[in-house]
Amino acid sequence: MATIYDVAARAGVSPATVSRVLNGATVSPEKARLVRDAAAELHYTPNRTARRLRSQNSELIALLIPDIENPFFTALARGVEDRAQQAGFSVVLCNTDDDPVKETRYLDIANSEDMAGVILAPSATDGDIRHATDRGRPVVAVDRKTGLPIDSVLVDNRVVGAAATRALVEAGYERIACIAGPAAIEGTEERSLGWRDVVGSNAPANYLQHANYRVDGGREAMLTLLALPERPDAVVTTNNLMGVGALQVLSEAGITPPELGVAVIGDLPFSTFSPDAITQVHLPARHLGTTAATMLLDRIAGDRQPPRTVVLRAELTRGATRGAAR
Amino acid sequence: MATIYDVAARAGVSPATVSRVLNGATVSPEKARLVRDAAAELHYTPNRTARRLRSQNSELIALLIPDIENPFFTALARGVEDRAQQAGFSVVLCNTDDDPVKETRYLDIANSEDMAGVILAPSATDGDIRHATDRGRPVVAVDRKTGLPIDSVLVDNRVVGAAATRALVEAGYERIACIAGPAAIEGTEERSLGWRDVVGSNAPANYLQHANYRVDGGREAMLTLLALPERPDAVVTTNNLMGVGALQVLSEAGITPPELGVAVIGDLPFSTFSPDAITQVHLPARHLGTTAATMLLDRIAGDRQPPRTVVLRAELTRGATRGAAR
DNA sequence: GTGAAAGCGCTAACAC
DNA sequence: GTGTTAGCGCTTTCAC
Repeated sequence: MATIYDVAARAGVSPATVSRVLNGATVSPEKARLVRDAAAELHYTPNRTARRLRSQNSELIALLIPDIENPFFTALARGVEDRAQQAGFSVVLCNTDDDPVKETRYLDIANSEDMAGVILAPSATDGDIRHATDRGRPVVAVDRKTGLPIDSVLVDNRVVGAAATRALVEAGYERIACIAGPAAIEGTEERSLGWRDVVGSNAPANYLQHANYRVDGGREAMLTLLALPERPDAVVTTNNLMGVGALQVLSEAGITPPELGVAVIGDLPFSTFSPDAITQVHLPARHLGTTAATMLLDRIAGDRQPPRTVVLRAELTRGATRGAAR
Repeated sequence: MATIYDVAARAGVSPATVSRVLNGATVSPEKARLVRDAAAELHYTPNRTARRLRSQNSELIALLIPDIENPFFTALARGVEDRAQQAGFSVVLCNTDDDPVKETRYLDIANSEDMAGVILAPSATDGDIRHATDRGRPVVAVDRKTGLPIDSVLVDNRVVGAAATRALVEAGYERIACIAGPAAIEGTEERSLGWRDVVGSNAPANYLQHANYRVDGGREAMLTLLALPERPDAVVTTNNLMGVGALQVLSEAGITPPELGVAVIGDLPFSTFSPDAITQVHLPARHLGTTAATMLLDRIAGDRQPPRTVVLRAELTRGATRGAAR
């Protein structure tokens, strides 16, 4: 690998001048050309490691998400990447599995790699995030709240949960259950509170099922609901994958919406049928990503205003009404 | 941030000794303890940038995939990550969009970041891969062939294409079309050759449709096929997302397999119905990832044997036969 | 076994 | 506008 000294020697200038050319400082045109030619001839690529050691920062953004196999998060990642790319930053994707240990590890890595900033969908405790913020590294929370005074970009989960439930009520359903995610995850709690806001406190306790946030969780919960003595006539799932699981179970049981009402918070990924019968709350996944990236880039650029919270709107598409002809 | 000098001072030893303790060289037990205590008290985290600049390598693996929103590639990424994690390596995920320019850029970054190695699903030309291999950086190709003498882990695409097609023949279909990906992408070509092996050369030319590798590509191609004067009675799609698109169009047209036979190469992600009627070739996405990671880690560890090519098996699940009762 | 010192490739003062 | 020089934090000879 050619170094800056090789380029300097070939161009007949000092390494400092080469550095200046590369970083856009003022250099006389002819020397600049000399340097550029030499660099091209030697296929010179600046060593980012050395640059970073010296300048204590890099054009790297860490994005910590709980599940890379969930299309909601990959769409979000896409948003972050698009925005970062425009600004000349690269994105490092890290899978936390909602495991605070992994999350902490990646946060430490972000530090010891001198990354420019971190965007994360926080798993559980806030303590670990301090690993990053305490060292002055910009951190933006996305999709989930934290107790910390940092920038966040969110959806109003309670409103979303209520809207999904209300759509079912308006479609004529009366016994509406809720499949919620793990109680530990912020957001899922909020969404089921929204459901509660609409169904009221007299809904049976077992109409609220907690499950993991994946397809199998949705399956299990739906099976439980179907086995209930007073079976619900509709269900809200608080994320996309649990919605998939619930629909799978219904399909296997020969039940087709709107025979039983289904509202999904999130988009049904890659559905191979037209989900007209199903109410979907389309979460702005990609937009969450671009917004978070924009906020982070602002901070990296030196923005010092107090922490902001941006709440993005979700859009609802209504499913069929109860008992509608199919 | 505490440095190695701070730790050394606190422990009353030289920085060299601290480094030795951290890297497992032989140090007297008492000094080792002193160092460890000091490091803990100072919350010392080694600076990876400095370490890398000095030692010219890192515990970072770059994984270049064409589409982070395709579940096939995220499953593959999962495999890589699991294996890398075990070995103490971190994975940097990069989205190439099948764009050779982006691919080259990331390859350059892998170099200038002194990454330990690269795993990639190559987009188009081989020339760019040289950017990495020429500098002695280990590179493993996954899912797609290259013309270069490097490790690869693949599926036998021609065999897979033929198997999917043969399953449709055996299910009683006679006019089998093929929705193939972009001609430029290796693998897609192979899969359609496998289709050709089975349908023979007298299949109508317009039964082979090229489309982009995404859902909308599958939709377009399926629409074209349905509009054909001699409409096919079955279709093979050469990847998962195009399969989703094709099924969407069929569903909208009121056509349900096995009325028209469908074979998908890849898994139908998150299907909300039981896809019994559909033939699927289950590609070992995750296993491709773990295998590629294992090979790369071997190389990083100094393995110098000639380039290997590993071919993984795919498993086929048969759909319903033509005209089967539903 | 341990310390002193050089140096990885770059940037940023500081002189000129 | 340009060159000289120090130093980012670490690892690794080389002596002892």
